[in-house]
Amino acid sequence: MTRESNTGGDKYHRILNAAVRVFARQGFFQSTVSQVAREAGVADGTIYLYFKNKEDILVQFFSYRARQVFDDFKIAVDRAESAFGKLKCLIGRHLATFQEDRHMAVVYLSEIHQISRVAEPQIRAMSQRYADIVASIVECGQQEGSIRENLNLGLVKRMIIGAVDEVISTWLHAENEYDLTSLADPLADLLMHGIGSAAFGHARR
Amino acid sequence: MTRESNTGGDKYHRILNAAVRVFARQGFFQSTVSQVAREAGVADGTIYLYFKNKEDILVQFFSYRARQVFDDFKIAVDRAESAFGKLKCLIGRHLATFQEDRHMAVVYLSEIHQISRVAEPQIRAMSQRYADIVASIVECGQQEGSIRENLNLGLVKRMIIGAVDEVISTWLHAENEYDLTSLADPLADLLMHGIGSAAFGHARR
Amino acid sequence: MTRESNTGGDKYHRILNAAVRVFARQGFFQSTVSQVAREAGVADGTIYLYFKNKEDILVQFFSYRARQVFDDFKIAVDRAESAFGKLKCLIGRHLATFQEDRHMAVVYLSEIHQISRVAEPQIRAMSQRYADIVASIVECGQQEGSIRENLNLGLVKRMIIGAVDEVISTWLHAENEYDLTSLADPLADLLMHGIGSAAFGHARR
Amino acid sequence: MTRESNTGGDKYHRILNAAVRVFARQGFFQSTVSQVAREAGVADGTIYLYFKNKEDILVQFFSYRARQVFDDFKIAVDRAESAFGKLKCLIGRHLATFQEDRHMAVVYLSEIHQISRVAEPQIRAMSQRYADIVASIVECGQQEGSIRENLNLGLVKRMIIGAVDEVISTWLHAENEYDLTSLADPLADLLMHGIGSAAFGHARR
DNA sequence: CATGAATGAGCTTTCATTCAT
DNA sequence: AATGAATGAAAGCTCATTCAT
Repeated sequence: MTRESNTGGDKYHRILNAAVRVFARQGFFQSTVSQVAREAGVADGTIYLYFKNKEDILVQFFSYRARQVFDDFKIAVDRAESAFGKLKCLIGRHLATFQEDRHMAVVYLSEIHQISRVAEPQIRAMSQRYADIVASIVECGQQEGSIRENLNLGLVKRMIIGAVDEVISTWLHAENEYDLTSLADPLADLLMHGIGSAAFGHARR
Repeated sequence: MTRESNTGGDKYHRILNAAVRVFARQGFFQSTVSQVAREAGVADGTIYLYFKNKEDILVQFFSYRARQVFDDFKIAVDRAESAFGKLKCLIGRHLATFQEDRHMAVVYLSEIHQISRVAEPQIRAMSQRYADIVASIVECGQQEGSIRENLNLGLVKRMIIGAVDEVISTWLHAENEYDLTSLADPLADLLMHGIGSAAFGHARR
Repeated sequence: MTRESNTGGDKYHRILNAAVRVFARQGFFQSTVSQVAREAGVADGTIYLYFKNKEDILVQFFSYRARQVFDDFKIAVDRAESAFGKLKCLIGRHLATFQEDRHMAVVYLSEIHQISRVAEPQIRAMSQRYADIVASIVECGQQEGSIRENLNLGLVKRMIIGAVDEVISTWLHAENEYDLTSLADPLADLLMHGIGSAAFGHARR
Repeated sequence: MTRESNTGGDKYHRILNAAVRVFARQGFFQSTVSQVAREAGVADGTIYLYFKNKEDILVQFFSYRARQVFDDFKIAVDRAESAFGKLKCLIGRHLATFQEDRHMAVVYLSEIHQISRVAEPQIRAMSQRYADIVASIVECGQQEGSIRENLNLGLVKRMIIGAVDEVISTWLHAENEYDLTSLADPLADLLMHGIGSAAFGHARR
């Protein structure tokens, strides 16, 4: 495919970005292909030169945009030395990216919680990628002694991504605007040390 | 007129339950009123004797079924004495309920993550109710000394519900069946004590 | 039919009057049987004990109410001696009756101008009755010398009823209320003497 | 975009004409959009490329076709010198036009006698235009002395249009075909001189 | 490549009519 | 006689997709 070449690539991205804006505004099913075309400034039929059908726009979005996002997470994590630092970097980057691209955040969050997910394979890949990042942080932490042994890695990953997604989701539905990134460190701290007090922390299995 | 009276109440619930099954199978927007009617064993027009329109079915579901669920959470929490016990009860009840009614779980999770939520008021009410429960647990824990002071309550609530929802979501999308409730205590432990090791737990702000 | 007996007759007329009110408000096709039932204070199914179907309500209306109206016209005409007096009585009674029962006026005017008239036979009968009244007035006038010979009776009848109906129609659609009966004599005068001046009146065939 | 351009304009008029035929045959409310589409030889959805909804077809009909008709009336009136001549021209043109386009006649007559008129503004405009034409004829006649002074202009207009509409209506509902235009001069004569005899014409208020 | 008019299947919703009570 | 819940055919309208230009 020659999507990157000349004007063709231009239009491919114009449509993709327009679609994300429209989907974020109204939801995927309540959006029409015509609306996407109008937002992108192209004819309805043009959409079908770049995408197989309406669903394919979503698939491409997950293959192209969301994938990029998760690549950035990896890079962010590598910037810190300690496990705790890496965790803060991961969450910070996660929140920052979604704050910077609210449209993507909306489309991402609504799609991954559907039961019949159009971009199932892409989502599974992203999920696995996130799990790998978490695993590497945990491993790092265990080596430096900051993270405890015998963790259920899958569960840890679910807790972290669930917490982060919920923080983003609440922010999206909030009536007033506020800064999302400022929640990164407090959240990382909570995930690292839990809500329990240190004095009671002994009773671990 | 009360919907519970005579055979009418019967039909109201038959339709509501049928709708949840259909919506869980295909998603709200991909489901048709005809499918709901067929699943409920009534004529298409009958739906409109009990519900204003298709969206109203979802609203009624959140007003009636989901509300009940959150009431049960409160009861479960009251059964334990300690904060940690309460947290385990909350999460245990949460996971058990959703495991018992998989259809509800699917519809609930997909709806609350939409941007234009049909049952917005009902969802906000439920969210607030959950926040109240978490707040009561935290307060209890702070009095007994098991939960630390100076917590961002809202953030704690988001972490907990986010983690639980993500655990449920993963279970729903899993290829193989497994027991959800067995994750309650491990998850409560993680939320309580974090992933950090006790030795490193001193370095708190 | 025992429509006049006991409560049955009561309900028949209640429904009929309610129907006319509803039809007048929204038009026959935009009205529902349920609305008529509600307006009459009966159950939907009750309508079908007194009327074959929705159309039959209109047919009954023309058989019963409108027929009565045209009987009154005949009586009114008989009260005057001269042809001109009779014409004024006819138009006066016509306008008065329709002003007194605005709902009937609306339903009557809209139905008679439809192409597929539900109450075609009844309307034809009324039309014939009106033609007979006009014919009797003309005959009377010709005997007393006040009305000219060689008139196209059918055309005269159409002119008169057309003019009267249009006056009523304009009144119905007017934004402000005004007295309709006060137009009776001026209109009768116009119909009797035309709009031409007396001086130019010679050139008659 | 102008509707006249290319093939689009063609389709716009094809649909409009088809609609008038269908509406004339069955009435507006008893006609379906599918029937109009079939009559026009287009797909159902195509209707909605040219018309906002079913009602809009009627509105367009009144804006475009009926307006044209009333423009022709004005031209016809200008062809005669005397008031009487103008009146005969007006009525002649009116009857001729409606005889030539029976479908339009049916739709026009039934719509203007509804209580909730879909094309209310258009109808009011046409009515006003007719009133203006009548007023100009009367003024002309008063200047030449052929029409009497002190006329209620509005009433005269209602008498004329009412009489003409009734003549058309009777013709539409007649069982046998006959020539409508031949009634123009007799009707004009009746409107001009009334039904009274010349001898009795003196007794005017 | 790009267009956008045209399609028609399929949706939600209404409502005249029936019938068990 | 009277009810009104239930029916299901049929309506208006939308929109993903195609294809001649």
